[in-house]
Amino acid sequence: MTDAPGKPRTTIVTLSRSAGVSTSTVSRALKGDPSISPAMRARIVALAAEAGYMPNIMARTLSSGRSGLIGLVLGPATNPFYAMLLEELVRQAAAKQQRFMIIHAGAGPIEDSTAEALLHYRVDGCLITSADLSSRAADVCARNGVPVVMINRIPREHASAVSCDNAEGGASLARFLRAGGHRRAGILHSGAGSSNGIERERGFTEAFDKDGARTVFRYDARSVYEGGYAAGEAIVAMPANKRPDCLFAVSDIIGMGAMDAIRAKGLRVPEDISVVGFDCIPDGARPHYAITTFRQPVAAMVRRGLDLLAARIGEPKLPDESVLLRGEIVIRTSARQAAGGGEVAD
Amino acid sequence: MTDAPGKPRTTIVTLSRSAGVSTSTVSRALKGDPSISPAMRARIVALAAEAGYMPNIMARTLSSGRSGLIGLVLGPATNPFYAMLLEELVRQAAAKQQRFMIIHAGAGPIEDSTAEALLHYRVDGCLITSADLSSRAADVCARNGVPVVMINRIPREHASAVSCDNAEGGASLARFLRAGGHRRAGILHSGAGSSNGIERERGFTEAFDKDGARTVFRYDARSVYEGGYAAGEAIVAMPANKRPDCLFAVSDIIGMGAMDAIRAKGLRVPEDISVVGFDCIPDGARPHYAITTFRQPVAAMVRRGLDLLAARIGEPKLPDESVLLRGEIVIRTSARQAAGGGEVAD
DNA sequence: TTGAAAGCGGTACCAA
DNA sequence: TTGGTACCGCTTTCAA
Repeated sequence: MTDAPGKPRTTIVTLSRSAGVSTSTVSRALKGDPSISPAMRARIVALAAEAGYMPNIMARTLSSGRSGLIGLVLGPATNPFYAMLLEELVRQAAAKQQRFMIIHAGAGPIEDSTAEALLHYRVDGCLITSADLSSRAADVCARNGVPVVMINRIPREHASAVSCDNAEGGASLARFLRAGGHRRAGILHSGAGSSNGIERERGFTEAFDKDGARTVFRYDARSVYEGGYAAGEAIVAMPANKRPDCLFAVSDIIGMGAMDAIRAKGLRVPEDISVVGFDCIPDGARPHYAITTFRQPVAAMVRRGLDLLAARIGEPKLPDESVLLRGEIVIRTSARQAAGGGEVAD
Repeated sequence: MTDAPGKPRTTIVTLSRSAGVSTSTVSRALKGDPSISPAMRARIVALAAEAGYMPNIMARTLSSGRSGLIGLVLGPATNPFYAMLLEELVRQAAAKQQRFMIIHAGAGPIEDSTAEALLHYRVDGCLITSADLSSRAADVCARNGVPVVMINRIPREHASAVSCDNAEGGASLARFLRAGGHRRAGILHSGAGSSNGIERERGFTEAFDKDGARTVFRYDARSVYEGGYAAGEAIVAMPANKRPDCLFAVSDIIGMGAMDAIRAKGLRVPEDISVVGFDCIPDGARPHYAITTFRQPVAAMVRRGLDLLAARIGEPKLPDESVLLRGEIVIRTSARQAAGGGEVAD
């Protein structure tokens, strides 16, 4: 209502006075303490609503120790997968009245002073989705007893984690390619620093390399489009009889780069080389790519991650837990499939 | 050092005791108050460092009213432009010891309770980058005297704004197309709700529609790839003699969709139809697209936005200000250019 | 069922 | 130059 510059905010004291009760009573009534009589509660709640009362979280945090703030370390947002994750994270957290303080977004490392902001603001916990295995933020949290949950990462000490079953995803894709008659795989990975990439490749290789089928090429595409593009160029430059007949990109963005390079150099996808990716980012669904991929259950991963974090915040000494969620293969047209296309396992 | 569960955090009281001085002195020393003797300051600073003291922002906020937190409303992160903005924002803010509380990320509207979190957490100010003209967050801020700066948006009442000179960008692109001999423009816009799109189109039209050259087609592509794709299909379906000979997409993402559709239907870009976009997102630089576009000076926009917000926080009654930054045309190969390619104005 | 009062960790004004 | 102290707004015993 009031708009004057010196508008006195409604506080718990204001309320207690206009209700003629103590601040304790107001505090209890507002949080639904059972020891408050229904009549009293109703009266106070009504008053609060009418006055447009909003509790000062800072004050609450100071006395209760709980801020409702969660620190967020986000990987490179320019990879659409992280953008999806971010949107889902913010949406679900808001629904639970939780907010993120964003600590980092991007590929680079985190400044020390940034990681320490986690402590300054007394975040209740921290969510880490960056693929980098090491993390200043994780260290700071560990040293200070701040619960950590990692999404899309294998766990570290002092952290729970939820991710998609990356190895099984890689294996699914491998089985699909083998069923399509492919025998010579190329793997576009993302380096030794990415736990996901490593798992995906492991699962893939275990399922692909048998009965004479094998991996004939590996390339570190650093999880960026340009890396995939360079890999594609390298492959086209190989003698035709040495080239892989299919490519497993550990993330869609890499696979898309490879597809563009292969086509730009005059080879066809999937006729000459099949390409499969991982993540199921929206861009991969475009007709131009239509990349066969493995969908991570992002919404479920976020839900589980938030739950895990909440549990850990409520009961700090719960044992670390790591959960693997099953994803699903998404078949499009970037890879040849067996005639009939029916026998896709999984 | 200590790691025990019951570790007593170092507070200003702890410090004052071990230094044998009052808490006021410690507080002053730590913030560089000139009335503290250098010797005393040095002693206290050393003590603080040794003890690993970190001030509790919540407490500071409670008494000083300043949280160092900035509310952030981000547009759809799945548009790479917003992803770029996010990364730049977080990087620059961290360098100034400012943190973002993320209020929203995505295309949808904001929940009331979410917007009110801004008040609960006593954010010092709010940064809005969503393209939507209306915004619950802006309303809440306006009603409560929270300074607002909009980046990539035209201003509203009670808000400063910084954006790229969208009209001039549109005009640049128009001049470029006209110099390349184009006479019939198609405009892929983003609807009446996007202030940027409107400005870009206005600038474009003013510079393009003269000497018989004119706009022959308009399509609402809603700022998404799919919208651009649909527009492209519609264009290809037109009789050849009615089709535009060039397309101005008010954002790259739209233009990319259009290019894919046009090519998928058998027409060539730029031979049959030229396409230009806006934003200069990384994806547009890929060889497959190589879209001619207009680069927004993102880093400068962010710097200016943060400065503006800081100023407004320090002096709440400063008049609203809106700043326009000049961008630059980025010529690639998605549009035919004049023979020689030299006379590109601007 | 309700109230009084002691913090939570700083800041800043007033004295000394 | 330093200390004393009253808050900031809310939570939470402890009593009544």
